[in-house]
Amino acid sequence: MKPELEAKIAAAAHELFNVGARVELTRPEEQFGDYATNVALQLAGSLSKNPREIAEALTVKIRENLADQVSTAEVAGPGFINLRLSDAALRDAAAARPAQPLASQTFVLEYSDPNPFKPLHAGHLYTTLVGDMISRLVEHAGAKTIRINYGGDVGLHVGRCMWAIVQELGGEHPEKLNDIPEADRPKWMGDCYVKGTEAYETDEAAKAEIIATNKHVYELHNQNDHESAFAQIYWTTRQWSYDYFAELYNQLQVKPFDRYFPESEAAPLGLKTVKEQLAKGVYRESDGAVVYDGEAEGLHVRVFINSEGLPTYEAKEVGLNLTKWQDYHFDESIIITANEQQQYMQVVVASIAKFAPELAERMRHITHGMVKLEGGKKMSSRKGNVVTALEILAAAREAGKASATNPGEDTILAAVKYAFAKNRIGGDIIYDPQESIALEGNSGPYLQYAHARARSILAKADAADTELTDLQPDERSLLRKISEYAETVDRATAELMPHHICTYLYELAQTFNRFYEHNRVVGDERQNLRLQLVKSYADTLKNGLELLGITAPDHL
RNA sequence: GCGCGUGUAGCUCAGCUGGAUAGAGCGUUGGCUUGCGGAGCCAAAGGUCGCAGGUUCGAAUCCUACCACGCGUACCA
Repeated sequence: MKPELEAKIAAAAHELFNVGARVELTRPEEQFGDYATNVALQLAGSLSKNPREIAEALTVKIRENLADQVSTAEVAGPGFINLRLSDAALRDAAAARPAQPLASQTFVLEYSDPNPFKPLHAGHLYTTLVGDMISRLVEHAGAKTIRINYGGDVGLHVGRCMWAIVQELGGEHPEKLNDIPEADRPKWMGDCYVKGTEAYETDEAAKAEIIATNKHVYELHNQNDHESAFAQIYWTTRQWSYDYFAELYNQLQVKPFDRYFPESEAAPLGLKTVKEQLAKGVYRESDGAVVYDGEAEGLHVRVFINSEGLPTYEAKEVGLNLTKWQDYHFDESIIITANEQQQYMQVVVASIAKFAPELAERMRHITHGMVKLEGGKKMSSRKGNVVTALEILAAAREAGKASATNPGEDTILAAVKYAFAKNRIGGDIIYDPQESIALEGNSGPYLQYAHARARSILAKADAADTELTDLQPDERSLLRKISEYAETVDRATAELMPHHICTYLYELAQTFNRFYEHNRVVGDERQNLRLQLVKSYADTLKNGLELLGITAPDHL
């Protein structure tokens, strides 16, 4: 509907002034109309004419050419043209589905990326939910999606944790792992990670041992060792980490990952590639390490292979992305991480661009901020006071119990997901459990309630098929808001910004409540028409929430 | 120091590809109320859009400088 109108208005402008105009319809305040365009203001400069004169002429033309869709077209202010749709056109707009601009494309999306041997903190929860929402948007827009979860099962953090695990076990005694109850394992491993990290920073002897342990883990992978005592400890506790992740994803009801990609698998190809490209001059040696010098491009120097000969995250990232490219030949590869990783990713991409430009240009890095608790308290994974992902969920449940209603798990999840989703991706977000679970205000539970209430109206009467014509003002306002759905989703998809959907759904619910306050549905002489509006509203809410991975039950 | 990001109402945030009177929620104040799920609706108070310039018919939005905070700045990820 919108693109069609834009094209017709551009054609009208061309007819009148013989210029190519880029017409973009916006949604003005309702008092002004359904759509507005500032094309006359845009053209005023190049045509050397008064914008209002242009607008007047264009308005006459629009009334002629678009008579079947536009009921009124008026000039306002300095030269805006405000359009009001006919009831039929508004009905069509409300029925329009979001576009499928990514049809037949393949998107690889990498997100969540928890590291085995490290606790899942609140940031992982955020990145997991954001990734789930973005991948849903992309999928909804027609793309084939491949969800990838990449995690560091090798590297210094593993050395830290493994060192402490061996200490805790009093030596390489894998059998002693059986003594640790299943429920205590995540906490136990988290404690080991903290212990190893502290030792690394404060104890020189321990630091040397940890570096050796790290190397030992790489060797274990190279030799495919599953037998030695050290290897048994490693594989067992790595699995504990994966079990712990699976438990979280299960609780969150996010879409399953298509592939779990451990760093150990990316390392060999990364190492090999960096060495090959070292010979071709893409990388260079420096102090015994292999680096990419991004300074000429305004970036940093980053180490890809350290002086121990081990690949750093950068080299593994090279291996990972080459593998993605070889396996999927995607149209776009989206990587979602916290924004602290932005600059080193730029270096990685800059280096890849030197030997695989077709891959580099398809990579897109989306970064988000940190999760903080109310009061702006920061959380650090290096210290003991980590707020974990599961603790965030527990905080939401706790806030729910304290409230008058006793929300179910669906509502708890809606609360957390919506609280994260409604912020624009990029900046830090502050999570407030009470606010997220509240049934009033801009919250997930509020929208679930709004949906359930609409369904309960629909359950009271059957709606016969009626044309939505001769709409009364409140009815029309609701239909107008519903008609914004497809455009909103299109925008959220184009920008990969799910929060637009949140903003819209909340406005939609408010519009409905205003309608509902003053208009009887069941039992009214306009019952059929209004039931259809209510159904359309409820369906729109449900569709929008689903795009965010939030359920919309008929009853709460 | 350099790079990236953020700065909008008491709090939490939208708005940022330039447009009409800068919008929501929470909180505060006042009103509606035996309701088709009132978990709502109506209204009020609350803003130098970090500061200063610039571009433009028009700037929260673009540009420059500055201030504050965050992240990054070679062998962590």
